[in-house]
Amino acid sequence: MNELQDPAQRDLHGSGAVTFSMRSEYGVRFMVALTRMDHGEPVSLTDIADQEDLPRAYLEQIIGGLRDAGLIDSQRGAHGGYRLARPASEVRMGEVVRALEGPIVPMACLAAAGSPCNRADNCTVSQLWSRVRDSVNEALDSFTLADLAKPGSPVALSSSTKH
Amino acid sequence: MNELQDPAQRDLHGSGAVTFSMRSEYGVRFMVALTRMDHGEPVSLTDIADQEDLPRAYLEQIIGGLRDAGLIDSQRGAHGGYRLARPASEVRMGEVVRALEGPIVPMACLAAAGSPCNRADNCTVSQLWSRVRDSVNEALDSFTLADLAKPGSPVALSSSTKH
DNA sequence: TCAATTCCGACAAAATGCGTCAGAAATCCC
DNA sequence: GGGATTTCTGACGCATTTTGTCGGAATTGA
Repeated sequence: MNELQDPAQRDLHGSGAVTFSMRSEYGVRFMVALTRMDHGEPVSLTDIADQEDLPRAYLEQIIGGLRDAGLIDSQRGAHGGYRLARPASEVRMGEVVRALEGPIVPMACLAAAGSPCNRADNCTVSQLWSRVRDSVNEALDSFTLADLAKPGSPVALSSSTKH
Repeated sequence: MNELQDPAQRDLHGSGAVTFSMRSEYGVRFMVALTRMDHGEPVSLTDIADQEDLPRAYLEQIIGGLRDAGLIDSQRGAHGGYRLARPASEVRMGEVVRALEGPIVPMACLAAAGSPCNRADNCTVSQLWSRVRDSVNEALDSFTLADLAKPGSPVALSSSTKH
């Protein structure tokens, strides 16, 4: 069922800097699958979990963030399920990932909004992490949900220029 | 000694997506400090740990990666210590961070070099993570060690003058 | 009423991060 | 040679986070 994380990359001390967790992987795949399967009636979680082979109970828990962020609408009860709250072409993937993981903060240094590092004066290092943060957000926002939902065919960027 | 990670950002389920670990924070600060303190003779770990207020024993362990990557030279014994192996202006921060953390892999999906996701056909999602990976590497490589080592003076480059 | 479905909180196992510690090996100075 | 200094290495421990599972409550349609 889960043959991910097979130990095939013992590089240095572990596995390398894995930026995002399974939470994002599952949540993004959920959104893409929902986009593809949404034809008017709500799509049930079980259908999506089966389709994408994701752990249903865990997914249930993950999705809360997407609902709270207003990215999906839910309907309870028989024949209930989920729908996209907005057209897929108007949903940036940055919104999705941030709804799942919280704000992108490459280094704890940047977490406290006001003072970077409490070492403000000579801490030029925070500029490095700031730029990484901005880059990640830009990269994520350069995709829309619609970009990922159309199968095959390398994604033709809808908004971003290139890289 | 450690007043980092004060719980000041209870956004969603935890702390947000913290991309890099203390390992990188400490390692990068070590490199910057070394650059500033390197005046010919090797600089001892204790001097740098004191200067930057880093846990010495942990730093010792972290630095191994930098040495193995050929970024610093070490000399053992009395009056030993570390030196930069190359001029600071020729060291990209991407090299430093990758030496510390291993390869930048935003999602486990991309770890196994050959097949993305073992779901190759309809997995357009991997394109998202690929672009994030490339963006992070580019952002890191856009700084040299020399950029960060010169104090004060915001680094001359584009688009980082917010808030 | 019954079945389907989302919603919610508690729980648990495993992985990871962060750091300490003790000691071995190398090097310099007297 | 001997002692002081310093890097190097592996083992260990603790706390937190991640990755789920489970049971049941609330809601809705038939």
